[in-house]
Formats: sequence, C-alpha cells, structure tokens
Amino acid sequence: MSTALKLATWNVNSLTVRLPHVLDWLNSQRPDVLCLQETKQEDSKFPYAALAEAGFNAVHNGQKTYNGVAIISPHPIAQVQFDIPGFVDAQKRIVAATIGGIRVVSAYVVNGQSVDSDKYQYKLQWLAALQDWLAAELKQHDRLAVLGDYNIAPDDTDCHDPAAWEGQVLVSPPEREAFQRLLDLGFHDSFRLFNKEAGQFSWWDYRMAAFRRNMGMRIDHILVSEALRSHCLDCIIDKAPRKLERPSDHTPVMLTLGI
DNA sequence: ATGGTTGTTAAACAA
Repeated sequence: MSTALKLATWNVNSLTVRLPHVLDWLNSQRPDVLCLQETKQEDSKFPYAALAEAGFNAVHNGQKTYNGVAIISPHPIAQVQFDIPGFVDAQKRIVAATIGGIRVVSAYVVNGQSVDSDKYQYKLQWLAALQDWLAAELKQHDRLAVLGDYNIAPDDTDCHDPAAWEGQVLVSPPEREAFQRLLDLGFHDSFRLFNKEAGQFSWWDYRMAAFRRNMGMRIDHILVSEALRSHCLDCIIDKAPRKLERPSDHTPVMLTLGI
C-alpha cells in the first residue's frame, strides 16, 4: 500500500502581498509540503494563524524587506534547521526540516545580479557552502529533497533565448557547473525525470509581457536524493497562479512521490 | 529600443 506525497516550491515575491494566492493554492492542491522563498517579512509578520486556520503548520526563517524562506505542511515539522551551518550569512535563505520521514530543504539561492558584481561572487561562495552542507545532510538523510529558487537555468532548454542570455547571470557556466556539482552529490532534477521539452519555465520577468510571450526561465527546482528517485511519480509546473491578478513572477513546481 | 515591472520603503535597491 503506498501513499502519494506532494512536495512543492514557490517563490512568492512577498508573502504579505501573495498570502491570498498561497492560501487558495494550499486549499486547492493540499500539498504535503510547500516551500516558500522571498517571504520578505520578519518572523513576527509571518501568517502562522491564517495557515493554522487552513490546517497547516509552518516554520519560517525571515527578515525584513529581502529573502526569507518557509516550509508549510499539514504534518508535524521536526528537526528544524535555520541557515547553512558554519556559513556566516546575514541573509535568510535556508530552512530545513524533517516531515514524514523525508528531509526537506527550502532554499533561496542568491540571484547574483550580474556576473561582474560582488553579488555574483557571493552567489558562487554561497553555492559552494550549500554543496558542502548538502553532502553532509545526505550522509544523515537518505530521503532528502532540496526545493527552491536556485536562480540557475541548468540547460539552454531552460532558457527562452539562450543566445541573448549567453554568459549572463542565471545561465553563466560557473553557476551551471555549481548546479552540476549538486547533481554530482547524487541528486536528480525531478522535473527532468518526466519532461524533456524545452520552453518549460517557472519564472517570467514582470516586464515586456514576458509571461504572455513565454519569455521565461526554469530556475525553480526540486532536487531529490537517489533514495527518493524511484519514488517520483510526477513533477509539474503549475502555471495557473502566474495568470492571476497581481501574481508572483514565479509559479509553483510540484513533485508527487509514491512512498 | 540598453527599454520595461513589481515590491519594499520612502530615493533607491533588488529581482
């Protein structure tokens, strides 16, 4: 007898603004795990009560104005970890927890702004720290899923116009190599287990009617450990929330596991 | 066309 578990990730670009969308989505999809990024609020502002009303527990690692990550689940949330251990970072980009025997990480990878920026160097350093930490996590947790906004389009098929973006942040070779090093730890890009088509995106810039023209990137990912790979049943990008009034610029990605 | 939009917070900064 097996149970279906639904694990999702969504960069909401301000939970203050997007809470109605998130509550509607939680109520319609009833995921077992929803990881959020860019909540952009201090923990004192996080809507624990509204989520509890809908039947969900939550843990949040937030800060004012920027960043902020959360894990939401109807199940008990245990062994909560904030930030990357041993990596000094003023920015709130990681929360991890164990839910239903699965180790779950909600990650908001640094954007990097442009390849000649100090923020890009921070991005590469941050990714190196993430890799070291995930290597250690894998040793403790066979069933590990790392969900989030990676701010990396792993392949040219994940970018609407590879020629125009060549060498830029989100697609530059050093970032893609960092992403590959995560896969080399033993992770799988769960979306690509099911869908090899180009033009499947999770983020579209607000400008230039990019969503309508499908000028996007696939930068939100659900990486799963080897032990979870054979349990993956489906992974989809749900474009419906991106079509709503006042949407986030990202839309949810959701993995279904048969456990 | 080196543009455009959104969010936070009050003129930029980040994405």
